[in-house]
Amino acid sequence: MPRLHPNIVDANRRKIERVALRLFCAQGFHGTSMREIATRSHVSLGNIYNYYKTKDELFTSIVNHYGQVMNTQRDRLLESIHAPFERDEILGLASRIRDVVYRYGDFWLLMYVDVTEFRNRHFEKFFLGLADEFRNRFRREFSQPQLRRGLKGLDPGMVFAAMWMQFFNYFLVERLFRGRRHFGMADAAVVKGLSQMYERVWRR
Amino acid sequence: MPRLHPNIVDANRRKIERVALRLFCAQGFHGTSMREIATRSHVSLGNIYNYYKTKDELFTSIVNHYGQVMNTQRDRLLESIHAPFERDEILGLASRIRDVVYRYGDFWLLMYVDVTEFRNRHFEKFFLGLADEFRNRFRREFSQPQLRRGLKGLDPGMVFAAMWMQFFNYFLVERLFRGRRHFGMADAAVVKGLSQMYERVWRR
DNA sequence: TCAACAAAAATGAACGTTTGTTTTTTAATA
DNA sequence: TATTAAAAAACAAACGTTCATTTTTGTTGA
Repeated sequence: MPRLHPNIVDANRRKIERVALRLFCAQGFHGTSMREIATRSHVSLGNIYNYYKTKDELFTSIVNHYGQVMNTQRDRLLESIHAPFERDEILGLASRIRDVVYRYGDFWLLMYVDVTEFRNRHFEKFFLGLADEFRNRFRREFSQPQLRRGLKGLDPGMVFAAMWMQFFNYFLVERLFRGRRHFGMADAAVVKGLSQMYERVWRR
Repeated sequence: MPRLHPNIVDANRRKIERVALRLFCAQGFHGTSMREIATRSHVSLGNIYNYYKTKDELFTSIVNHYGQVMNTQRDRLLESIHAPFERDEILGLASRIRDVVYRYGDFWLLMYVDVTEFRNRHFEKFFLGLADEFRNRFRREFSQPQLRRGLKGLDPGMVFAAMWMQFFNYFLVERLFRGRRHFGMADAAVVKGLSQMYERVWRR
């Protein structure tokens, strides 16, 4: 009984999803036709329906697949941090976030597609409990006496979340909104400045 | 020669655009049909084309109209600030940004629609020169000796832009991404914490 | 070793809707 | 009644999906 080798099935799905992701991000879900996905991925229109029951299922599959990739990236990023409030590590955090935003820019665009065409149905989970995960992961680092003294009552989890979101948002605006230099200075200067700023919140 | 009174024409346009804005935000540009806009605004399909040549023109008209409203809001917001780095004014800034995000949430969603379906064609201008406008408007405030001493070389324009974007981004995530309490604490606590943080950047 | 076979995969035409827009018809008004 | 506004009907194109058909492919029997 002839059956496609699982590796080939996976490869075909990846090929379709890669093309579909690009198109969904550039022209939205409803603005992208199955015909265009078929043509550009060199898979016949009918055959796509052997891999996905509906267009919605194709979208969901992309979100889930890339969602796993992004979770892995986030974990790796967090694991590389050992002193979350030292200037050098803040610089490193910024640089890694920049990488993630620029390398996986399409994924973040897909998030906007989800917000505007699906009321954030698929992506809601990505924001839930973000700060709490920070607090959990850096419990030890956040409770160091020197840091707590410097923060003078400021919640370290909140400060870290602020830092994290700030860098993400900065690069997302630069990348996705073409807000070239929206801080009025080069990326490197912004990163340097913000790193100084966040270090100064607790250290003088 | 009977001709509609300009006020009535304007009222009709507003009626159409209000409905279209809501629909574009909830299901995207391509996901919204002219028929649905017609039905919900109680204007016949054919008649909409007496007001707008094409669907694209309707979209553009909405962006321009609400863009003016948002620019006015931003100007009023900035005019209310006299000491940009005092804790009380930072709290006020946060509260006003919150208002703008919650009252005009649809407008920001439209920005995401524009990014994902028009490559940010209509909204690009909204980010250009943002920080430079801050620097211009607060030239006097930013050059106060006490502040400059406290900032120790940090660019006040950058710090203010960071603050501005931070509050906007925080409330946008809360409002549009349903990231309920994504900092792991209530809005009021976040605002209080961030205000303390930004004051502490320059004042001890 | 290799044609014959059966099952799966791939294809593209076809289907019924829905789309944006245009054209035609009707209603309203100075 | 002349002119515009509003409504309704009509149009071609495009949509997501289905389906009949062809091609491919691993196995089998000689």
